[in-house]
Amino acid sequence: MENLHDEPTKRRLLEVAGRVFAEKGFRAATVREICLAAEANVAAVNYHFGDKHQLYLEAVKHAHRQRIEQFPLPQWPEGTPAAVRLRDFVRTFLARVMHGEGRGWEVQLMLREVLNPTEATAMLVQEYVRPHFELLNSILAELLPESFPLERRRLLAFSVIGQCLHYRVGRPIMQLLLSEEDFRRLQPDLLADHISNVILAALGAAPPLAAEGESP
Amino acid sequence: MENLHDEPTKRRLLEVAGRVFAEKGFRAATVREICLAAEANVAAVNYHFGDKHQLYLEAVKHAHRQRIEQFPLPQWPEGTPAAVRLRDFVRTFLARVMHGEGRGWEVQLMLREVLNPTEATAMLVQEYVRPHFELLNSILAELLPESFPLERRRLLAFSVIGQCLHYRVGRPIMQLLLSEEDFRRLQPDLLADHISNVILAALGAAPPLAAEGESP
DNA sequence: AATTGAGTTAAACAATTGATTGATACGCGC
DNA sequence: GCGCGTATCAATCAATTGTTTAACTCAATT
Repeated sequence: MENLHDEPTKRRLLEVAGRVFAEKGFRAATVREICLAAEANVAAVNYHFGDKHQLYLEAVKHAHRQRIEQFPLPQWPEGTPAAVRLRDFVRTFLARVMHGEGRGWEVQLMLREVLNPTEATAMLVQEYVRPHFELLNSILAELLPESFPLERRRLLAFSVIGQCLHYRVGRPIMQLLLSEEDFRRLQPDLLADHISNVILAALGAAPPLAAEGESP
Repeated sequence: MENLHDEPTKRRLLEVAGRVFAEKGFRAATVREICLAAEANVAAVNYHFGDKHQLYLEAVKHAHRQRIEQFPLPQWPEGTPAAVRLRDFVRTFLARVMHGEGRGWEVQLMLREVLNPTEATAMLVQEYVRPHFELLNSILAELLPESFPLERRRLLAFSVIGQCLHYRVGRPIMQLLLSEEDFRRLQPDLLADHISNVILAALGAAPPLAAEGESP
């Protein structure tokens, strides 16, 4: 009969809880609201997850894993230039962060975790952030001389991440700041090119942005 | 309506409310907790501000105004080079955003507003974000050729803001990512120089970062 | 057929919350 | 003193919240 109930209640709760927690935060979200949206009984949360907080942790894990699978990094053939891999990295990261106006709740859930760290934050860093951060650093290392200090290379990595994340964190601000037309133009691919160009130009691996009419 | 002598409690309430709202968010913060910390009666909030939500709006305004006064932009003498003004802008913005581990609650309050826009957000953009965004754009315009498209110039402005904000938004992540020693090294002045250098190098107004032993 | 046990349900619980009330004290001009 | 408005207080209200409980369903197992 009801298609929704073909999926086990526990899974439905996880999905719905992720969305609601992302939208309203842990405290503001009520188990009643979640259970209503998941078409489950109010007691379902406590039965399947113990309590509200445990449901939250599971929802964060669930969302995070789902997002990685959704936008995997490309497999680079041996010898792919570092500049290309940087572009791909930025493109993938931006896609993960920006894709889906309504379906991007996974990212918002993680952003909440960042702004208000809980137990889940450390897991998120260890499992998700650190590997990507080190990959980005290894790419940058190939674009920089051996003598370039590790400390400054890390700052460059932060410059990449910071620019990317800003299009998610600052999105509501941009929407109020720009005309509807200009705001709509901020598409992931365009922004990925821009960010890559800024970094590559800053490194000297591409011509400066200010240079205009120069072509080979 | 309100006498000048009944300021103390109302002012105390504003200060404390800002801190608590920043720390726990609107919903999780309780008027009881705020009043207790402000050494005021539970009814004080409703008496002075009408209700909890109104107190929140006033607290946001208060925090935002206080932060601008605390770190004003320098007065540039006529003819100050655009590169210098860009550096100053980044430095000031970073200081506003990063300064004070425990006293930076004003920024956290605004970040919450960004992640979860309410009525106060539009006011914040109109009164605070837009003027600074246009100032930054005018500085960048001087560093770019006339023909440089406005759209791409705005992206550059976002690159500046994004890098700066990341050291506030991503701070908890960085603390988990870096060693305690490396994390402590992330001081505003150092970061301001880095960000300015990245942007100026990308524009061609400064030598590329990868260039090492080059000096005039 | 009887039993078991996981899953679901409605009802209720205790605690917390924002908001209201009525009383009281204080300061002021008259 | 008297009247009047402001501010604070303890007590309380009505609503919401997370959680618990006990009864019920139903398919698989014995």
